[in-house]
Amino acid sequence: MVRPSRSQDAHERPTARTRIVEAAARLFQSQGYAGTGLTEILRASKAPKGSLYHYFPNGKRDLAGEAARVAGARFADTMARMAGESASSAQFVVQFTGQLATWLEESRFRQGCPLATLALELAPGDSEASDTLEGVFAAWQDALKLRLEADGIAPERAGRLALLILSSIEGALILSRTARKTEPVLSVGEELAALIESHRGT
Amino acid sequence: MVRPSRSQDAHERPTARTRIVEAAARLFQSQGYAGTGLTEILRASKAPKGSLYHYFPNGKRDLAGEAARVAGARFADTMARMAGESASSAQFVVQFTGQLATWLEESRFRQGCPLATLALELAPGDSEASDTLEGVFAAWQDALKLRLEADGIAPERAGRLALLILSSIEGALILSRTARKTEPVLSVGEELAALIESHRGT
DNA sequence: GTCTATATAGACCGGTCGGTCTAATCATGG
DNA sequence: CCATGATTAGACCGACCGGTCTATATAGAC
Repeated sequence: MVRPSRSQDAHERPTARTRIVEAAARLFQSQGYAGTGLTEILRASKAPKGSLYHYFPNGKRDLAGEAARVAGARFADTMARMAGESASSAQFVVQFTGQLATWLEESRFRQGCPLATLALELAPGDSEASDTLEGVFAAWQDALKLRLEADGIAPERAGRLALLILSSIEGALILSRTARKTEPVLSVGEELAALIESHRGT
Repeated sequence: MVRPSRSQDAHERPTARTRIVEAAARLFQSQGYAGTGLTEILRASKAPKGSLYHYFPNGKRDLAGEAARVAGARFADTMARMAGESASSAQFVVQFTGQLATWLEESRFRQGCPLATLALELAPGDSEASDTLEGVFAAWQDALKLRLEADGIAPERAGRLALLILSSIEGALILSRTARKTEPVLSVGEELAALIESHRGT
């Protein structure tokens, strides 16, 4: 049936499925859904077209959903790790936006939010994809909310604050990419930190 | 030479150029750049392909630039009008996000920010388009900054606040579109208003 | 009128799109 | 060692892509 769990062995090459999903996530992130052809994904992942339709019988749409889930989970892991290591919510936001700025520069401003392009192109026309993306965004917001609550901020307030933080970071990533400068995302990070500080224990 | 200025006569049908740009702006906004074909734009604008390449010899890219300029200017006009009519920056932000929520619902969440999709798909690969988009974003931010300064907020602070407001509204539009709910953009509007109030006269 | 530049009209092009299909190969359990 | 299903491999398909080109209509200048 399914390939046994050897797929994670250290010395083994990732399976074709993994390579396809990784390449798709990266390419969708930088070029968008419609702007990325299956041929390009296959070339980047060194996989044949047969494998793609073996693992994703419904083709490009299913692949986009899986890519969004994987990339979203990885993003969430990074957030959770940094949230755990930081001394306060405010410090966390500054560190996180700093990390985003680094990633922007490393990719020469080609890679922003891993989900934003997919969200704009697929929602709300593709309701299944929208549900997936909505779930990932909600998970991110929840991670932020938990971190704020750990600083003593009341749940209701933390939820609204988390939404503001997530929204402003998403928007700042767009502005930074467009301007090819890290300043927007860094400035927003600092402003958010100041805002959080003013909410300590409320 | 150029068609005389009859093009604005009230009883006259808009020129093919205008129709093409309007249709392109609308379609790019909802489906993205790569996801919108020239044939679709031509069908929507009832214009022949010859006209498109007559007005935009460099084709789709030039058309996207012009569509972004036109849509961006219209957005800026709306902001300026609402800013002038509002009693305070905070009230303005609430009214503006309310208007955005209405537009989202009217389009059944298909039309968010007129520039976001173009920005994510074209920047930073197309530096000319990036420059255009960056200019429009900067104009929006400046309109916000001016409104904040009119409330007595210091220029440096107003600039950073304007960036935060613009970013968070951009991000909230993505989240609202994905979730097919107006709640994110409305909630962000209220949070921003509260934030602005806390800055009165600083 | 005639001349000239603008604008309309759409057939046509090579290339790429997402998707289908058949055949070969591989790995594993009996 | 064979049987079986998972996987790889890529030729192939019709549709559509952005872009080019030639021919025609239209309108203002003189």
